[in-house]
Amino acid sequence: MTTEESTPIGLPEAQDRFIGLWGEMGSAWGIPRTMAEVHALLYISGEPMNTDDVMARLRISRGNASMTLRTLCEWGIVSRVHNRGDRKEYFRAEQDVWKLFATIVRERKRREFDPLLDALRACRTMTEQPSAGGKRRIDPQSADLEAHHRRLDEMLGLVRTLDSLSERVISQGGIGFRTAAKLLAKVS
Amino acid sequence: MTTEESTPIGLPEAQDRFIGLWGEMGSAWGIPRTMAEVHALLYISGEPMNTDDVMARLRISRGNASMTLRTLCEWGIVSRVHNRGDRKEYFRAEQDVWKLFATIVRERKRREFDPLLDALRACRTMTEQPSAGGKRRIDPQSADLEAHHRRLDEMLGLVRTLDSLSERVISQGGIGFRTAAKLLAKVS
DNA sequence: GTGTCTTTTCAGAAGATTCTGAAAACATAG
DNA sequence: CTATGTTTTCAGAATCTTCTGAAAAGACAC
Repeated sequence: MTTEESTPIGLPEAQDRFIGLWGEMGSAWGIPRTMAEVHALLYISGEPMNTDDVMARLRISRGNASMTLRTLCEWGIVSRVHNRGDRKEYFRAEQDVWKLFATIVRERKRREFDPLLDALRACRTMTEQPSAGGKRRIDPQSADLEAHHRRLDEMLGLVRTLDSLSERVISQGGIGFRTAAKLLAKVS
Repeated sequence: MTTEESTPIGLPEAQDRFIGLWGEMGSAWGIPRTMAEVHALLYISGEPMNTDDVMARLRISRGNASMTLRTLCEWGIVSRVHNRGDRKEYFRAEQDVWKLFATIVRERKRREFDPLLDALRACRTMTEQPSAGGKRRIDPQSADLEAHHRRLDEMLGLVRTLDSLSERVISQGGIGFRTAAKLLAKVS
């Protein structure tokens, strides 16, 4: 064992490890593993990479790399970079983790919470009695229906809370979240 | 159109709608659709059901129902109920949505955040120089390594915050969350 | 013990998701 | 315009996840 070996484990290996972890994490949360891995690679390497770099490093196909990078750009956590005198397109990951988190929350709120909220409200409306005139009818099944409505309302309350909570998180580009986290830490 | 049709859309249809929404939601968040659906059924119907009830209502196999119900019990959001004089086992979903949420957060923290945190720390350690004696060596690659460490540390900070945040959410069986949500709402 | 009812298990089937690769489209230079 | 380099697309392949169903195990009564 020579003393010349300065680093027992190299940087690329450590990067790979991180990429693997991030990929695992992603797939547990409903994000395609490769997409999380591409993001992790761009984040941990710090500098912009082009499609071929990504393909080579992660051993994925051109099509996959292209689609995945495009999706990451659409999410807003990766941006396209152009270099003068180079026709290739480069991609850089957002380096501020708080902004990253805020962006992810924003997207998931938009894609999942908001539609769910609408759908739940519609679901609630489905079974509401059309209150005909001033006549309040006593429905024999009203006990079940009432209980059903109560359950739906409780769930709506939870989802609404989460939705408005995420609103806070994403405001001011994530700065709000740092503050909120600190604030929460004080509540014992 | 007769006025005798008191409910334009019946309760079972509304339940199905809710079950569908919940299943959709689940699969977007990395939870098997059927598992979310079984939970939704138990929640929205309110009363305990046995395996055959669930199988019939959701048109799933016995094996699937058995495994799914077991997993839901392991998660702690469904509990087993026994009725005197009936050998069948019944299952009831937690009816307090805040407790439900707290339980889900607890499980995901335990299964995903905590291990991720450990792994990230290990990843950070991988590339740390074994500070040999008092001799501080100037590594030519130290700039890259430092940047790498900085990025890992930032990510660790984010994950650590989320982890301790979830700690707050799950404390006191979810009561902490209601309070926290209210508190957050005040921060504009 | 045997008989009956219920639950669990898991190998293979079915289904859903993700990935590849080659062709088409696009872009720029000359 | 053609030639060259780059990106996108998408049908089919590969892979991964989830589900089924039948057999085994378990539980209780008698």
